[in-house]
Amino acid sequence: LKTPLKQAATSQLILTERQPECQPLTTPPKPKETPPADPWTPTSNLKMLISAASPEIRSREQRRQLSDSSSEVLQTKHCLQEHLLGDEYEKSQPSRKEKSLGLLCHKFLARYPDYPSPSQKSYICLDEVTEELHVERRRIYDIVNVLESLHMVSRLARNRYVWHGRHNLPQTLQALKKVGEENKYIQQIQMIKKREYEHEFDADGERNEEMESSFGSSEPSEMSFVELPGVEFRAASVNGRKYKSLRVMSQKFVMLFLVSTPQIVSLEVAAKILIGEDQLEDLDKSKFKTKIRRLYDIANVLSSLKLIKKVHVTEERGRKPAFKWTGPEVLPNTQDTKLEATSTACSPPLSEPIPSKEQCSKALFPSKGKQNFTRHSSLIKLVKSIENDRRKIQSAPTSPVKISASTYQSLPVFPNTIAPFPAITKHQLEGQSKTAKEMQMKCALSSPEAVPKPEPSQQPALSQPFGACPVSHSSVSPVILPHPQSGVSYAIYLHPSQAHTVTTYSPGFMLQPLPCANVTGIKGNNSKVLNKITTEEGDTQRGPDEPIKSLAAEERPEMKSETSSQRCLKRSQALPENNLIKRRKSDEESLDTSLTFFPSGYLIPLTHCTHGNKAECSSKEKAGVCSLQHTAYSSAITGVIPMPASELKTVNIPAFHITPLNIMLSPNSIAAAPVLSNSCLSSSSTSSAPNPSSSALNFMLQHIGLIPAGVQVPANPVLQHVPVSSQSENVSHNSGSTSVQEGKVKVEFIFYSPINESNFLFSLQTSAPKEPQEPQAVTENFFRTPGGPNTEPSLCANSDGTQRTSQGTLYIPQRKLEVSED
DNA sequence: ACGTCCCGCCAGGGG
DNA sequence: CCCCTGGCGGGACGT
Repeated sequence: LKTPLKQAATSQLILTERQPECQPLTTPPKPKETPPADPWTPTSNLKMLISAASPEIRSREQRRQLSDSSSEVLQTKHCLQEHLLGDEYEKSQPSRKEKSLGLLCHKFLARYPDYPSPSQKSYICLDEVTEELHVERRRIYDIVNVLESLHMVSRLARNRYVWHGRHNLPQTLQALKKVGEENKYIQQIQMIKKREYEHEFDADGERNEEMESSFGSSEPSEMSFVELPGVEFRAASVNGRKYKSLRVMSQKFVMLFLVSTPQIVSLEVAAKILIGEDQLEDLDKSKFKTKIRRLYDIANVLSSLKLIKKVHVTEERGRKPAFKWTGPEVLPNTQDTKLEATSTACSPPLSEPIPSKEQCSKALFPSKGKQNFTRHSSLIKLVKSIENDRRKIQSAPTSPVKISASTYQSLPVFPNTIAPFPAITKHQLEGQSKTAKEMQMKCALSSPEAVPKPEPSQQPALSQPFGACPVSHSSVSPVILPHPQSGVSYAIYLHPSQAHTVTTYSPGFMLQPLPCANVTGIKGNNSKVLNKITTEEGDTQRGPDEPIKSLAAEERPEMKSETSSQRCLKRSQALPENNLIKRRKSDEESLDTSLTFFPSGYLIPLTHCTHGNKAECSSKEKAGVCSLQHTAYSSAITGVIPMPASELKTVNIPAFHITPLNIMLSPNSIAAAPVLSNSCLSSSSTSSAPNPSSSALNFMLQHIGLIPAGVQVPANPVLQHVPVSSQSENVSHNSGSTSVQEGKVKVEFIFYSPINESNFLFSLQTSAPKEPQEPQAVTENFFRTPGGPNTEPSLCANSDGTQRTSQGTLYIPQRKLEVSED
């Protein structure tokens, strides 16, 4: 069947010509009715009315306009009807735009108050609505479904809904944000972007197939509808989570906004993520198209709600449609803690219609059940994602990945389906969460800037185009501002597997998992991309990625039989590439066996506490942050820290404390990175090898790929020159710097990670006794971006408030992202 | 030509 | 069984 045809060709002309003589309003000539169907009824006034409104007017307070101009429009309509004859009639039919879902939605919304008084509930009768708005029922469903996803309405029964207005919006958004974070959407987005690059530079889809297949495996997930306590789906049976696609989709779409920074989401990315989520694999074109279509539907009503607006992001690829969040900022969920045990009591009420009371709803919001559940869910997903990684790495038929259907089965967010969760893991999570929260708060206190601004698009950083070579502009180097009170530098180590880690369980906070910040992991896949990016034209130096691939393939079989110790040994000798793979493998293993919580990155401070009382330092550290230590520690041992056994020994891990540290990044990128800190090296590293710091440093440099595996950076006292390999495969551009002062050595690197399209800075520093003041100066000099647009200083994070930890802001400039309104 | 997205068929399921 | 719901995708419209 075809959409009723319409001779638009001439209508344009006629319209423009006629308009002058028509009423003040640019109403398109009103048709009488040629098409047999859809006769005009008295109730079509509204419709006409809207149609009549000029675009500008429309875009404004429609509601008022509606009532005001209605009579006027009515006249217009009649007038037109009289004057037009069949032919012209037809041509003047309300244009497509005038029938848009967005407009319809406006009309719909105009019928109800944004904030209905709690006392008098307004009900929605679909029949009435359809009649009054004169639209097909079908359309109303589209609107209502989206509204439902925001809990602005909820269904009572057939044909019947309750109107909540925007009362629930804050909670809903908060919830959605949280779930979004737990779904690791940020990573998924990064992943997609990364893949985009790979495609882009993939000469000619030589291996597109391959990539395609590996792509879809992003995140099989269930169709879960995020509910709010008190706003659950009533009408019992309606809960059969079957017809919720649009709702769910809408929610997820919103999540994407809430989770990403800046809050701009392109349709393409959204579609891909949403597809990747349910239907694993099969990234077929039509499905994509359909998804996009739906997304438009949703976007339209979200736009009407003024939650988003359309923009265009311009990448080197071209202009892409996208939407920008214009809704309210979602505040941190300050009461995220009370999600205690009761893993059993996880079947909360979706039963009783909690006596509305908005307050009630609010108070209940951080419901345990849901919390627990989502955590669980996210962990499972974590595992899944790791699985996926493995698949990607071992992308050969030789290693068929067996995915138990049950594992991948739906994990609805409904509280009543929560599965029991291992107590230990849970505790760990609790600790983690709490700690993170604490730090978060301090963070927020000390630097308000850390909080993403409402209008990210206004940021200068955005307007700083990086062109093809993102990092080569010194003016946009990442910035790390040292913590005022401490001069300790930290090295940031990011591990591939950690890219997929969910580090934050208090989504209320701005903390987010470090976005796909795997440094080493990009080696194989992205070198090419990098080259392309930096080279810009011609001269596509072959990336080392073929070799790596084959290597990976060969490696596969043996990995399986290896013991972990063997692996460790090998690791220390193997090439970085090997390490990469094995590391991943071992990481996976550790995950497989236990749902250990993994941090997304590590900061490795290479100096002591700078200022005085170490006692206090360490004690505080223990008291404040150690709730997590065990967790993280074990993680590290089990493989998150890909350190060969030998090195582990050398570095004297036991002397290390692992504490979480939040690094607040600019609004463009926020991360939480636990810290591996040797709290008081001097006192503890008695038995260890010569210089732990140098070991660590070497380890890191190698790992990062800044120096070859074999090479060792000379240890103390003087680190003259670090062999910074500028052709390093995984670093498109980096600047290195070393400084020596009084036995203190500091090495700093800035490199660019194509994965998250951002710069990172590494700062390594060997132990430096009592000399707190100097380092600061150095650090600052190095890091400060001279008047750069995005030098806006801010942030840092210290969990225990001591000065033990240095803090800084990592500015990750957004690359080549231009947003243009419309 | 491509971005938008309206339109309405029709399956599934509730009452 | 009727009718409400809502997935879905053709193809029209807009630029």
